[in-house]
Amino acid sequence: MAETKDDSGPALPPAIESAWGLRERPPRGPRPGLSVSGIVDAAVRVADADGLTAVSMSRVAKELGAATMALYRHVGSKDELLMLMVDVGYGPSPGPPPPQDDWRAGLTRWAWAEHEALRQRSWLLHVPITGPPITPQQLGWMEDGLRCLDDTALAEGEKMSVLLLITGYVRNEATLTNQIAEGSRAAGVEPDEIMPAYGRLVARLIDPARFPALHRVLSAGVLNQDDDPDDEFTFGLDRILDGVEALIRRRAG
Amino acid sequence: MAETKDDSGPALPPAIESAWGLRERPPRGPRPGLSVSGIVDAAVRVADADGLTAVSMSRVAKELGAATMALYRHVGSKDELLMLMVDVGYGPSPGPPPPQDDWRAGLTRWAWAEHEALRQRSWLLHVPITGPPITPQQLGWMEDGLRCLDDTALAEGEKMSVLLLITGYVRNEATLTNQIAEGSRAAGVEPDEIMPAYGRLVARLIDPARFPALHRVLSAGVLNQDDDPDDEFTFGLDRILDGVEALIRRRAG
DNA sequence: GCTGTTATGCGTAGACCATACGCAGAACTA
DNA sequence: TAGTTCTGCGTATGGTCTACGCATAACAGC
Repeated sequence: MAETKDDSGPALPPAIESAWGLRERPPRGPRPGLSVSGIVDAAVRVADADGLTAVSMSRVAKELGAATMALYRHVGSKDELLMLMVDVGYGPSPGPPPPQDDWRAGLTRWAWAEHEALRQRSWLLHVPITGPPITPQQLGWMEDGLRCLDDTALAEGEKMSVLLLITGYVRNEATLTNQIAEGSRAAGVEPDEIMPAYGRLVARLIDPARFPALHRVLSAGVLNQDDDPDDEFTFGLDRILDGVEALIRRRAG
Repeated sequence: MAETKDDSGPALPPAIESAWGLRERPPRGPRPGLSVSGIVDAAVRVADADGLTAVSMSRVAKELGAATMALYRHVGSKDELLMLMVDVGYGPSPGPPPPQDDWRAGLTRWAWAEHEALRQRSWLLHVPITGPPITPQQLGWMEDGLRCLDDTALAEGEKMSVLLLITGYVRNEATLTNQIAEGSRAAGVEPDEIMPAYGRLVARLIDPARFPALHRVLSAGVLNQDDDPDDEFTFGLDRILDGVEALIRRRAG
């Protein structure tokens, strides 16, 4: 039963508990100069400035004017710090859907909100995900997404599956877009030149007889035209929502 | 134009060229005791046995009875080795669709083939992707996927978008499934107990007044029933294909 | 005010990691 | 046989995370 709140659940790391506001400072001992949220904010500042690879324990400590090992009093491991970074990195959830929105408008808004969060903080895409979300804001996002489906006839499990489908799509699309941006920066090429260059490379490598369909795509100049990345995002999202719509219609009828 | 094969394209790393069979051994110098494919195979053996984190240059060298730095004569960097590992890790593409299959049956088969490859080699999910595919077998997978859409009225660019949509979905779904498996192994819990445990944890954390929709999902016991992961995979795939079908119908009509 | 308890900050050190650089020797060409 | 070129690898550098233990600061009870 979900109602029974027993204290003896799976162990939650202390740093995560403090993110939920469940931890009060013990009366004994020196006043902490560092705090979990201060450490996480510093780590986010480093990631914003120099990317996720720059986030090392020593670098974060330097940002705070503290010693490397001081951080380990507050976070159990680097992975724990990363999990908390993701929580504040996504920022607050977009809020429940406006009452006049139907499920489709609501989920579209929700997907675009995540899209925007990932665009602003592309390092979020590089954090290896180790498990289902357990931090406050992450669950807030999930809540807001579920609410969009409140008025549909989907089963609860189906609502969750639909959300996973969409959030997975948003994440994947953002990853691909980001790879192009990072690739062009690494190669020192203009961003709108990298896909054409990729197309030329593949055209040079493949034998048209063995790769006819791929050759046809390249010949059509698919990779040459630099269309708006937002159009690509909208395309996939609409396909998925079309599929969801078919299901909702079936369940309603 | 995709037809023009000019030699002066973007620089391809030597190890990738040898994967395409474009490199012959220079006549001078001692006979190489190591080869690119031998190194990649050894790295794949290590990853199969002990996971991707165990793949270090020294570990791979030990596997071959060679010195660490010997590898760098054949691969330019660890990232390059990883890219080649992915190429052989996926294995050969599933082949063109049987003639009697329509596009939907073909893409379903294609998606399941990738699903199966990722299930057998879950370390593939942990390799950070740095760019679009340029290795032989990767492009073979793309070719086979494109062929499934040969008989549809989709534009070439739309075919590619559909493929990216599906492969992204397969990857995402495999990642989630794999997280459960790895999480349960790390926590020493039975795999079918980890989602219920997660459900109890979230139920303990959230306030039903602030998270009503999420609370409803938990109360419905969505996380308690351990349904077949394949059903979850089929659910999302069918939603996406339903959406693609709607588009194909529109283009055909 | 004094003492004991407890939590904090942090210094040291260990075990890894990728990889830049340069040298010894092998195998070919002329 | 001399010269060239490529392979293998030893050394060394600078980075990573983090286990462990010590000094110190702040409170609780007397």
